[in-house]
Amino acid sequence: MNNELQQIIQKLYNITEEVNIKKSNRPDLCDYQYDGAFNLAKTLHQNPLDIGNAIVEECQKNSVLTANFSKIECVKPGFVNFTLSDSYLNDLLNQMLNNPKYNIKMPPEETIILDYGGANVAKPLHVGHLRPAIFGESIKRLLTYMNQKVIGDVHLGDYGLQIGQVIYGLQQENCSLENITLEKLSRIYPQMSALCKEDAEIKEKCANITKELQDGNPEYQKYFHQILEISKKDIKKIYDYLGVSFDLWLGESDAYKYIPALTTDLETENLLEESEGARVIPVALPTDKVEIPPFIYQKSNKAYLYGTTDLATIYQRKKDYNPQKIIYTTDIRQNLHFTQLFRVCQKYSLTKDIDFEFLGLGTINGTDGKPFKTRAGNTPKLEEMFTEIKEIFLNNPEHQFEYTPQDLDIIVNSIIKFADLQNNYEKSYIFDIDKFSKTTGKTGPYILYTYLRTKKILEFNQTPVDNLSKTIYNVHDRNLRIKLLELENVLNYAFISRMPSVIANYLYELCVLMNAFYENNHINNLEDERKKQDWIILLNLTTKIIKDLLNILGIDIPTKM
RNA sequence: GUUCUAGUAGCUCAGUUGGAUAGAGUGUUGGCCUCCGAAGCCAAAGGUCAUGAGUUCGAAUCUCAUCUAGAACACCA
Repeated sequence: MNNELQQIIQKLYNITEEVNIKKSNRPDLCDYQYDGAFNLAKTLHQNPLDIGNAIVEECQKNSVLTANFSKIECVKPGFVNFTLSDSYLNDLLNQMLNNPKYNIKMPPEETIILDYGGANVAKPLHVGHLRPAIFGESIKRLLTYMNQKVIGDVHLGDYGLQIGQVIYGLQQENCSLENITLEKLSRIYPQMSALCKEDAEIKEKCANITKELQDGNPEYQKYFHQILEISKKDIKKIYDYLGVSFDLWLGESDAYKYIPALTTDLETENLLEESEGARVIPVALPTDKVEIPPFIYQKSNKAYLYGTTDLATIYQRKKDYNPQKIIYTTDIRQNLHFTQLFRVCQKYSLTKDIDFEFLGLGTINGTDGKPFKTRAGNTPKLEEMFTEIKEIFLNNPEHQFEYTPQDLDIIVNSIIKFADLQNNYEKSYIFDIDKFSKTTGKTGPYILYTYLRTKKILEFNQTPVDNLSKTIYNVHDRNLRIKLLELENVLNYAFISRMPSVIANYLYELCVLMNAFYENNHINNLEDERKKQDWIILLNLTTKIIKDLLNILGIDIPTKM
């Protein structure tokens, strides 16, 4: 319909204006609205109402438009309003029904490496790791659904200063290789990290251990591999629970073998400079409002850093996968690091044509608005959080079923993920365990509940192979059908803006309308066979869409809710 | 200090990039289970979109200033 309108405007005013008909925010008046008459009024120095009326008049002559819309009118200041005809609405739904992926036009395929998760070795996963995991997984599923070839890499932080710190801590306790345990690691890590902030001498020792490890010191290597083994197992367990999976389990340490070749490249391209004993790559631009410090490639003690391994990782990815895009999602506080990194890549011939994106996540705060801590003052571990939510759920006297452990885990996942993903990712949000345990209102369980009670109707009735007829039976019926038509726009917008929250919010609105339909329209005892069939087809489509969208959010469906 | 980001109902948040009467959840008040699942549905109340100017037919959305909060700012990740 954009095309038809564009032609009409061109014919009327000889102006090739880009026409964009939007979903109406006044559903009492129409389904779609065009507000371009105001802009035309300005350029043409005419009354927008006159322009709107002229457009409507021309629309009435167009056989396609009059067939598709039961009402086209111009109102008050100059809005052009369109109301879908029942038959066209159902045509569109039938197209969704009969084509793969609801007949949505997909963007062209690209190979994308998605760098998410970002867990640090030797440190148990805590709430801070929740968003990168859940959000990253959802982005992966969204991009995959939208026809992209996505390679997910956990990219463990496994070779930085923290490893030196932990090794130092283990040495101080005379801990032998075989006595290293997860508990020990999770105790030593925060201890050492605090100690290094106070004591410059110890910090230096840790830095040197890190350096020697990177240089291949066999003793430290042994410790490193043991720590990595133990830690990875634990990290995997948590990611498994969350249904977060990766195609690649690489980390900083895997990038080290590419550093020599990378260094040679950077040297021949004359990118490296000496500065205060370190080797750096300047990335400041004259247009910068604030000075961007140079990218540090190698420290003055010759050790390498996060940035170096990131760059070496890009080198490796380019050689192995040749991706069009690399997307990173981490805490938003790493913003500067990534602008530096991306600027380096723009200067470096090998990586110049890769398209980089950084999706910075807001921090999770406590109810006091400060970074989240437990009552004891610790950052809570994810595992503890899962059991707490599970307990709160089981202690709810209103729940009506016995749950299998599998169903319980699915429900806990739905609670956490829906609570997280409905937020705008770049904004910080307040983490409140009570809110995160909610099962009423705008929550994961609400969606699951809606799905299951609808699905129950379909169990009683055989699915017709037929298409929808031309009839719409009442307002609840129509509201639901109109909502289903939004799907394409929703998926596209979520894809382009990398926002699973768009999907979560749509999913909720869809379920609200589904529940209204449910309460007002009873199917099982219906005598009108055609009506019954239509509604079963409609509910089939609706539940299928709910299921697909839940899957994009990483939420499974339990047998009961 | 500089630069970003934010400030929307008591609380927690949406608001598809400038459109018509600013929306949800939660909390409060009232109504709905002889009918497919009441973790549901329906209704009421709740707002100077931080403040003040400006841009224009039209601003929560764009500009500027002020206030408040948070983040980043060279060898951490």
